[in-house]
Amino acid sequence: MQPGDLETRLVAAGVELLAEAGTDALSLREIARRAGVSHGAPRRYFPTHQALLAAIAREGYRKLGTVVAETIGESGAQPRAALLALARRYVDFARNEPGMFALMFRHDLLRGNNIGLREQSTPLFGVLVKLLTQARLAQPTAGAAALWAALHGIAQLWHWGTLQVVTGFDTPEPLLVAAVDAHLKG
Amino acid sequence: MQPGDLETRLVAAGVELLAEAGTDALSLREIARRAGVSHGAPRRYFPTHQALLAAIAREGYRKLGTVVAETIGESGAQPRAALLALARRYVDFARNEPGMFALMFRHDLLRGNNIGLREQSTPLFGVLVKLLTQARLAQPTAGAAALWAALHGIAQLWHWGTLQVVTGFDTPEPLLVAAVDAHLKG
DNA sequence: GGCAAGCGGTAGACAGTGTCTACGCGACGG
DNA sequence: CCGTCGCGTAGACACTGTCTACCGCTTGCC
Repeated sequence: MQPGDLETRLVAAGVELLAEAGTDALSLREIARRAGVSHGAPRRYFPTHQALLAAIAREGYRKLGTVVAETIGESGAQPRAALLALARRYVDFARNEPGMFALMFRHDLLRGNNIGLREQSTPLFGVLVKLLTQARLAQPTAGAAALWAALHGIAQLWHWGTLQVVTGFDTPEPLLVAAVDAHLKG
Repeated sequence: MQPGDLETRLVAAGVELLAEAGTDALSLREIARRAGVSHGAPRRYFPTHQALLAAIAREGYRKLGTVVAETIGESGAQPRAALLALARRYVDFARNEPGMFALMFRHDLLRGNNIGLREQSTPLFGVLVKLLTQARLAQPTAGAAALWAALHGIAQLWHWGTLQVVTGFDTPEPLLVAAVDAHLKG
């Protein structure tokens, strides 16, 4: 048996498989095969297939969280520049890890609190609120939520190709600028 | 055999089933059972399960299109009022038909052009562009795309409960106002 | 009128899935 | 030495999507 307990090995195998073959390939049995165990083994650690998927998605939230933290660290205190950098990273994440991005926002995983959604997303949201407060926004909470939703919507619709189709643009940059500037002027 | 050819009956059965039991229940065989035919019958009209799902999703786009058209008809020529009405309808659609909303934006259905995405979404987008042009926006195309993405993001994240968790709000209204006003001032 | 052809649906097979259950092996404590 | 128990195996079950062979019924044609 290889190093590491099976629980973490299963999640790691899932992340690998997700990156290589996409969401559809993430069957319970295939993950188990990747980890070198029988199809019944995951049940010891994850009561259901969805629970395993949720654990894999949680890994994505962790990664996105560190990306955000890095971005905030790199970019200066200028709210606009920081927000734009953040927006680009968000869209890049969706593009570079499409499978993970799709998995992270599957509604059926979010119901119940399979993922510690509150724990995972609150700090990210806090960063936005802080930046908008620095920009002296009247209602930073509503603004931050709206901006987050806007960035998420751009990432998702761009990822699907919808926005390319309707706008004819070949980069999401103008949309990011429009979204950030719009919310900063609110 | 009941009225209507099997193709439309299958789609109708799918829409029903989707509303009653959600996305997961939309198996090929269950839809066929609902329509009163054997599991092999759908194959005559839809080469694959995904094709049938895409046809069902297309029905959702049609419905959303008519809702948008109605909203524009009802509300006056005031861009802000019209946009807010539109935003509320969009979020309401996501809340009232969660299964359909989830199906419509499943990325695996969007790849390839299973759904006539361009045909379905371009008119909706055109409405937004027109309203923003009326509001004398500098770059109506980018603004309309960003606003659409924002509304979609709010509808989706609200639907999942994410925004309730981080903001503590119990209605998406402040977010809609923030999004619309922000993009109007751009 | 008889008959071939083909449309539209049935039925069974096949590999694969998630979940459940019974079993087994190996280490560890008494 | 033996029981216990954690951890993984292996098989069964119902169900899925796809493929293929079949079959009845209508339709067109000579």
